[in-house]
Amino acid sequence: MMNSPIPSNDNNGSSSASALNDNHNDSEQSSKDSPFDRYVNTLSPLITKAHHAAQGFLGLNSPPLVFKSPCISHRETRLMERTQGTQSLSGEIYQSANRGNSLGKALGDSRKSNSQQPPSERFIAEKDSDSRNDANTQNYGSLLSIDADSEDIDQAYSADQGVQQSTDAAVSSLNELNRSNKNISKEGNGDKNKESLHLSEDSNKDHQEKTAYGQESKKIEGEKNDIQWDYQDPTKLKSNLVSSVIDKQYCNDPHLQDVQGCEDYNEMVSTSHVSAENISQDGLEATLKHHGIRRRCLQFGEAAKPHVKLDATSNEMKMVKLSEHATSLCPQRGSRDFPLTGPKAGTALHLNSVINVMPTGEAATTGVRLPEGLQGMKSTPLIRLQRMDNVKRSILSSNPDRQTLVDTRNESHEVDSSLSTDAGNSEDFNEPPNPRKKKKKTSVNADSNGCKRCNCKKTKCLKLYCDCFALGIYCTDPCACQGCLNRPEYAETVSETKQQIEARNSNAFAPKIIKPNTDNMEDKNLTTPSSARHKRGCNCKRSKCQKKYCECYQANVGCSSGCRCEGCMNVNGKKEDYAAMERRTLSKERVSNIVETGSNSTFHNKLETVSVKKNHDAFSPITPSLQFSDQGKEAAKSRVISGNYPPCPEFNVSMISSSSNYTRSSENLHSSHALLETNEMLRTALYDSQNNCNNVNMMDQFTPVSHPRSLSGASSFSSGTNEWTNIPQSRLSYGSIRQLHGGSLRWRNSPFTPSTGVGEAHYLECSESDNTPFGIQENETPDILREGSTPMRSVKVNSPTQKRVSPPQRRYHGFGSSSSGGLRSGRKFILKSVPTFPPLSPCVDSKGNDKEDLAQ
DNA sequence: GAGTTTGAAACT
DNA sequence: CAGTTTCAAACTC
Repeated sequence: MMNSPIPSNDNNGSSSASALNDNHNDSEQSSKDSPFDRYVNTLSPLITKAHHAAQGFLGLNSPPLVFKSPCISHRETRLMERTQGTQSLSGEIYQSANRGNSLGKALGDSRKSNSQQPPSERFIAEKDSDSRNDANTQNYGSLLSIDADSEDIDQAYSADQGVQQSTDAAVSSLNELNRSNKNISKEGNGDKNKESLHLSEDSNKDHQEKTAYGQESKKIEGEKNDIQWDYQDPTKLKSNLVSSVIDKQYCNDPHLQDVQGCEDYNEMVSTSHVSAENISQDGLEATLKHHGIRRRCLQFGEAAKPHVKLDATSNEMKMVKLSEHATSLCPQRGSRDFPLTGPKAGTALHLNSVINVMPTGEAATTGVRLPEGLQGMKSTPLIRLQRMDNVKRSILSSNPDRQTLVDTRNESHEVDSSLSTDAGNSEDFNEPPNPRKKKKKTSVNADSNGCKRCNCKKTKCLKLYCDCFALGIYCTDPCACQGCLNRPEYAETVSETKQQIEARNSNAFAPKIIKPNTDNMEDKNLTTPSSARHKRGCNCKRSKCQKKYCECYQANVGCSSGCRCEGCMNVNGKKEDYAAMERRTLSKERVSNIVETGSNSTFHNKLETVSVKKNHDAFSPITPSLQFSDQGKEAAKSRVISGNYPPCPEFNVSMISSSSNYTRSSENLHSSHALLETNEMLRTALYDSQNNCNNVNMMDQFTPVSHPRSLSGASSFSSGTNEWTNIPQSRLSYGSIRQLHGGSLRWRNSPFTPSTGVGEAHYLECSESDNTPFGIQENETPDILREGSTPMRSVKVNSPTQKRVSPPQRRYHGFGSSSSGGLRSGRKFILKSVPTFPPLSPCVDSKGNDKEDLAQ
């Protein structure tokens, strides 16, 4: 009987499986036949739980905690699970089962805790798993749906079975699998869906039956549980990458090397992979993300409270959205720095904390990786990071050496940031010991994780000297700062300090790098790839803008007319070149304007806009999207690459990510590079969100649908315009980047893609800006935003509108920079966008404002 | 890892 | 606003 089930795994498995179950479950069978009451009495506690325990995503370290924790999440989980459909779960379950067995075996060998489990059963389970491994993946695929019942999951979560669950789950999973095989074989190779359903129906029964197993094998040590959980999570998350990475990790992990399931696991992973794709395709990725996030939060028992709360509360959505990017990226921090619930919620700090979770570097990583996600699985990247983190953590949890754990984390992140390919990641993940890389990056401002970190000694991280503070994020463990006050504990102080600084310089926390979002849906191809510039420009004297001393260079942007650098040799674009470009742009714009002269119609405006963009395009050669380039060395590469890409600015940003392929192949995209940009992006997004919008809005940026601006009210069009144009630009561009992760495609495709119109407008309008090189009114934007988040007001105050009226050509700032001339082009841009999407978004206001301005 | 260089931020 | 000082990152050895 032990033998039979396994070998026959294919289709014969039915008989064998049934036999197997029968043998062990005679009593169970009877129970099965018996009335439901008896059933419940006997098995109830473990029934569903056991099964789901396997999922255990939460507390990697402390299973019990996990279970106990948030009932809150249960609901979500349920929804999520259901939404996801059976496939995802099935894959997970299956893996868990398999894995659990293997792991259990491995662990069990060294531990007697397993003794409780009847040897025969154990053997069977193991055997089963083995056989399964040999079995066809396809079979697994069919099996994937087996455990999909969300109810069970929920129950499992809610259940307080604790540690035992996981073990039980593993066993039960195996049993279940067997059963499922049986069922499948019975039904034949018919429709998978059908099979799935069938299996699902039986799943409950199976669970109950399994319970017997579970009960018997309840006692397994926490570590085992942890491990199971860990690797289950990734599966559950369904990220292809994750699975692969994890798989490798497991295989490589010393603790797990014994596990026989490595290879098997791979297969399983592949299977799950399929399911995951399906899910994502269904547009459920969001859900998945959410789910993943939630779990992640829960994982950290210590810090779990806030997270849980967030998830559970109405803020959940907000948080989730933010956390999607941030949290996932820097999990370790999340626990501590996720004080979203803090009093300052909605303020910069609040967001900061969020971002803190995702250290800037992370963001960079995200940006880079996201593209991949788009290509394949959107949500994957995020999940991947956190899962990896979790996995490693869990694995190492047993390891007393804390340091190791940290290192591991870093490494995993590092890997991600480096965009190591799935294949290439293996090494990285092996690393438990691989301090070199870390150390290597130690000197860098961003740690291997890509997390921004500082080394402040005298400023207590409360001055802009501190990168963390400047980015609006809290310092975290990776920071080597001394006497740091930029921590959640001192949120008040931080806030006050920030206010002071802002009082001095409204733009202090505004994004330094502005990406002219020339990207227009229609005109994407016409836009310049590397239009991003440093707001204030650099002031390099000796570095020639060829070193990171130069902020422009550091941000991978070219110098602009706003720079006061001497002997600029910025590989991303020399100041001189920029000036030339501007000139050209202006001239072309003039021409176009002349052609249009006299026409106020929107249509004309559109044309003009187009022409302007074309002009931009013309510039592109001059200023290739260097952002993309990692560093000076790679700048050349980047340029070349950039040439292949559409010139739109958004694209530039995304390029990082989109270039992921390139990066991978050529190993380029440096995490550091990405970090920088990401940091900026984060900064922008953060800043915008902080100033303009509530937390939700932040995400909204990425999702054009709901717009914060609408909230602000349409009091004044002009103001709206200004607001929109100024801040949003960066926001948009960055937002777009992010969207790449989450499916920015929508955004671009969206009828009213704010990107172009807004971005352009931004430049043009901003042109008035004082010194701002790009005509981006740094000051304006921040002020406005700062003022109250009601940009309109600020706009009024600044009322750049009139100034804007002047045609951009006059000004030297090519992109809309010219304050004087900006108006014209700016107007046009605005108008252009107006027609497309009036009612949908806040943009409308801005647009409307523009109109008014024009009228005026 | 220590020391130097650099340029932004802060200060006057 | 300009000049100076302070600071921390970037860089070099």
